[in-house]
Amino acid sequence: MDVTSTWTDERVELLKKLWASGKSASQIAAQIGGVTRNAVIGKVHRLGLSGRGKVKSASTSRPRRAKTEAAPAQPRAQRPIKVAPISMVADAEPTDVVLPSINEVAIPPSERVALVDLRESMCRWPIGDPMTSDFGFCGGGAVAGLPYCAHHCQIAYQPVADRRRERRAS
DNA sequence: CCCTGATTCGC
DNA sequence: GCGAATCAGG
Repeated sequence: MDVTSTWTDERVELLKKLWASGKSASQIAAQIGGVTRNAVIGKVHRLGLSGRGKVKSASTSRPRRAKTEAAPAQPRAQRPIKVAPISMVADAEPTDVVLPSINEVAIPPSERVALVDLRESMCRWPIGDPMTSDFGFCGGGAVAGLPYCAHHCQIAYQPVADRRRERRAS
């Protein structure tokens, strides 16, 4: 089950959306989950939408570095963090409760909608495990331009709750 | 010091 | 194709 280890359409969609929204790679990675900012950036490059024309460092010459693999460099740990936000349906995050109305309360099975019954204007918020029979979607009225309903949008597109800090975008 | 994106390279 | 490592700049 590599649902959380592969770039699916939905993930790429979200990636594109967030990237186009001006979000930083780290933030996108943090939201999508399971991927580091490097993965996000790498995917972005592969998709061909690298410099969206918003990055200031455009004239930074990068004369590739000589990858001289010979010396036994000490193993360094940068970001071993890897979390799957898919589980945040039942658990927000170890951060802190900022939104008062996003307290997930487990959508009743009768509310869930099967993939075949999903419409374009319906919330495509996944509930349960994709490989389990109880898997379904929210099915609520999706916000225009977004794949989720207003309720799940708050969860999916979490605000700048604990994100490091408002970085300068100079 | 922190983070940003960009590129290269190994798997 | 994917992601870590690395670089270079702000």
